[in-house]
Amino acid sequence: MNEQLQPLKKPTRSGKARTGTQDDIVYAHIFDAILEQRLAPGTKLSEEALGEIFGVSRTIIRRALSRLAHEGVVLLRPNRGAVVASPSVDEARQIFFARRMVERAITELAVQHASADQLSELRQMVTDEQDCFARGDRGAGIRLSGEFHLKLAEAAKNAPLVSFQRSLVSQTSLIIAQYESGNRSHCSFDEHNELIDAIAARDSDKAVRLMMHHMDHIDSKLNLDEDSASDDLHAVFSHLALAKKKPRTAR
Amino acid sequence: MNEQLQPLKKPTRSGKARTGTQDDIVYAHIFDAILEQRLAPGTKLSEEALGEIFGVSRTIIRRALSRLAHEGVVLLRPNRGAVVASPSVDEARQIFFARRMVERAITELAVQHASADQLSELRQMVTDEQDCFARGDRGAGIRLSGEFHLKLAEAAKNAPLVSFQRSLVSQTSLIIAQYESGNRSHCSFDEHNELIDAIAARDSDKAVRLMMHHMDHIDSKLNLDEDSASDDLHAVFSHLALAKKKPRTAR
DNA sequence: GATTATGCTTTTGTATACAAGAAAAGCAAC
DNA sequence: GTTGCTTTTCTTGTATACAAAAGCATAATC
Repeated sequence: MNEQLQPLKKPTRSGKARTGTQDDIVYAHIFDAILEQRLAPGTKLSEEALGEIFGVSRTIIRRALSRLAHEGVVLLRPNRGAVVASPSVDEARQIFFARRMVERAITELAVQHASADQLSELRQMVTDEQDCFARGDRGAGIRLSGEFHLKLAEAAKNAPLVSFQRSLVSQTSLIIAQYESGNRSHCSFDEHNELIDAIAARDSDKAVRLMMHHMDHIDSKLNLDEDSASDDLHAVFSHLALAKKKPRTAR
Repeated sequence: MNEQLQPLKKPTRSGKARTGTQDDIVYAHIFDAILEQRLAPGTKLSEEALGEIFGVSRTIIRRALSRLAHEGVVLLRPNRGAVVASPSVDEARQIFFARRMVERAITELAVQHASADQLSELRQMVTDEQDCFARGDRGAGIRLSGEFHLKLAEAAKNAPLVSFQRSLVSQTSLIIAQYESGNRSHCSFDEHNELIDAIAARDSDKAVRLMMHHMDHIDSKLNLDEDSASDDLHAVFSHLALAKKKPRTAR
């Protein structure tokens, strides 16, 4: 199953190092770059530039962008190219609403279906996540804490939910990256560990309660409500740059 | 905004007649063909053949198939082409579980957010659906009743839910087409009408109750539980037809 | 001096050509 | 007659070339 990767691309770095096809690689790289905030919301993603960077043709880039667009982390504007998505406050609220709903269902299902192997995988992920934050690698930490929730979805053994969760988690990471409230550690790994305990104990009520608290904590760390103005302006400006209104800012 | 369509393609027939780009057209046509059971589950979807049929290049076909695959109505096997998805009984159960969850949320949100315009659009859709079944156009009926649920999702004003619902409804239509229990009318439009009434009256509890009953009725019409064996075999056989190795069980 | 028109450049959309992989058919050996 | 391997053919994966659209700048006119 080992593919030919010698031409010019290494598979991918940390987490999911298993990918065969080229567009998976490109997809994963761009995905991680966005989630780790190395690509800011609103950034233009030129097909040719990306193709040159990754050493592949625009065909591959286009497929990767298409997948990213379907997950909501990239906005694909017809005839105008792709940009890194910059969710508005309202979009963020919609995403969080959907996530609460999905996480509740996933937690209940995981309590029923999670295997011992999956539980230990989850514990390992929390450890990794902890390491990242300890190392100060905030971006990777955000990404890993998202992957934790995705792994949990897999333990729920419901394919459509996994797929939806992937999209929601990606966008959530984008939102966290965008609306960070600064100081606090981001996805408290303690809560993740407690959650695993409750699931391992097959205590559905407790697990769901913990998950809901976890969700509360996540969006309490965002300034969606009070501080929303400033970040909303940021999103607005990224659009104004394209609108080119008055001759004010001539650039 | 009227595009050039004279080459060889008309936009699309009934419902969503508004599409500009070519791959949207191809997408919609294949989508409808699958949902109306003109394409049976397991059917191979050759890129070249489709390209010839629609008079476009494989590039367009590939994009359309990619979208369909992401929605779950088409299965994209690496290096082996695309086939119409044939959900197993277990997959069907997962989809129905997810749908119950989503429909409940959508109903609650629609009670809060549905506008008068949207409600009358919904009523119109029920009428159309009724016409289809009256005409004996079962395929179009299934599709329209799916579109009703999608429209309801739009009234809920939550973009991620709409997207997820689109995927779930598509796959549900596929399941209904595959596991039809024969005689009964398929998505009872009476239930749809009652549901609209409850939403219009902003009676959340009643609307949710009706929706859940509606879901019950839908899957009570399928032989997922008792008769599952036969239909499961059907799914298996459609794979065996392609496998054609030994007379044993190929997979 | 400002505004609009027009061509130029850049970027995306589409088609096609070529390469690689997989299924299928044919051939040989047991 | 069946089984295994080789070759052939067909389909998909990828790159590239061309066409069209959008953005940008300059210039011309009011």
